[in-house]
Amino acid sequence: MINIDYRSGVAIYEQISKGFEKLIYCGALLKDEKLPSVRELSAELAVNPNTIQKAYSALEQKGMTYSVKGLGNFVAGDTTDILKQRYDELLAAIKADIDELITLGYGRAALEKALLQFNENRGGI
Amino acid sequence: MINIDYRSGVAIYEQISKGFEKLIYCGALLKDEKLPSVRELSAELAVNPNTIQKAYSALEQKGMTYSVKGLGNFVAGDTTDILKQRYDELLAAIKADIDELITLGYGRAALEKALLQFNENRGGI
Amino acid sequence: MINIDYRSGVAIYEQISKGFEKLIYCGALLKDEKLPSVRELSAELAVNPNTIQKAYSALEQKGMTYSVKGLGNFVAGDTTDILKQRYDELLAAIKADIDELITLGYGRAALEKALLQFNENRGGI
Amino acid sequence: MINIDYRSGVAIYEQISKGFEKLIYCGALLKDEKLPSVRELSAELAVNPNTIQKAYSALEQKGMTYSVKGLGNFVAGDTTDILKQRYDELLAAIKADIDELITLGYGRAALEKALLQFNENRGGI
DNA sequence: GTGGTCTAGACCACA
DNA sequence: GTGGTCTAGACCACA
Repeated sequence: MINIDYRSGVAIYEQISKGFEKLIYCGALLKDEKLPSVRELSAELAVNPNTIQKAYSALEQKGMTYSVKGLGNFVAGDTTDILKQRYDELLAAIKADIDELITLGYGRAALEKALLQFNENRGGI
Repeated sequence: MINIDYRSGVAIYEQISKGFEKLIYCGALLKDEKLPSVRELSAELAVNPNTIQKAYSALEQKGMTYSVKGLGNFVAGDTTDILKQRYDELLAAIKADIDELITLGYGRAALEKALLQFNENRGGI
Repeated sequence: MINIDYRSGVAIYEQISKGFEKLIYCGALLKDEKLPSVRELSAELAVNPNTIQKAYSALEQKGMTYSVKGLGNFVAGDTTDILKQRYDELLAAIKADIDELITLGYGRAALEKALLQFNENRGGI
Repeated sequence: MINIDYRSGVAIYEQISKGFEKLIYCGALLKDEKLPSVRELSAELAVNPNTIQKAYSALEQKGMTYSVKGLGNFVAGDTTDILKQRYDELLAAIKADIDELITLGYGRAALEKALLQFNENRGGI
């Protein structure tokens, strides 16, 4: 479900929380669905329980999950709200990068061409 | 010349090296131009000389500057090469974000409209 | 495990990183094997932790190790790749020396004889 | 006559002394021939006189030149002795590299082939 | 416990 | 003056 790359330099707890974020964004985990328990995931990933706990706290603090004592952690809110929030993040990031490109003298025409190409042909998974 | 935000969570040495990178990208510092000496910048920014040293080492290691003992640190390479490298970084980042947007179901038409708008009206500095 | 010569003029951090490089080259340290912790090695070698840190950073930057916060430093990559790289370095060095010898008028016949002798009878450790 | 590369990381005084060593080795400067005066070379290379002085001191200390107060610096000794010394240095370096290659498991047959090839076809200047 | 960053300050080689 | 290395020791995030 979630892969950890120890060499990436990214903190393990962050790789875990980001991993769940993506699962929620893409609909693999739905509203009120239960996340694996801390112990369970700790065993499965061979990761310190403190680290799992920290990942879950980060998710909760971001409003993507909620926790119920004695029951576990669950996916929060409407997926649509969460999605909208992620859309805004990504668009803002793209805008910032475009601004920098233009500031550095990258041609508008070439940029427009590149952007439309990105939109047409996706190279991703 | 360079502003440090102690609250940002970003390491000081990294803020400094990134700051110089931007000055080089935008042409404010040209090839073979001298950077402030370690002690000079240390005094100006009220930052420990070791931290400046670390920032300069990072720049040198990235190939953006070179150092000559007894003389100082200098901007390396042709600015055009460095710029090209930065263009590629930014375009790759944009592409990755666009890919994720589409994966998350963001409409291609809406995206195209947003992208073109970013390209037309810049909001940045 | 690693010996430091304070009189050699070579920076301590470099002696340490080179020492680990050799241990990795010769297979004494295998892929994903843990290096001693910064504090541990600092105590063992009676060297400041910062200096150990610098040696480890150099190794990581060279791609020979990777670090995980809270866990430690580990040997990276396939040993075979690293070995290949070292072979190339050594062969290039030999080639450069041979070129200089010939430029300086050292006889090809005598050189050939010497080279083959080196290859037959090893004097090293 | 002598080129200085400020980016090489090698100390300037060392580039200068090595430069003269090569000129002496290859016979461009003969026994008792005069080297440029400190001031002269300082002006020509746009290098601090202290640095030239240090380069000349290094040459003298190595026995490759001698200085006469009021007259200047001159090439010392028989070129043959100097050459012989250099031959020995280079051969020792090659031997050390070959030893390491074999220790690291590089095949003797492949090595022999490579060495003979280096001797036959020079790629240098 | 483990790595990463930072300060304060010393000392050295080099120009 | 200029960069490079090192010690001593503190503090933080992470596991």
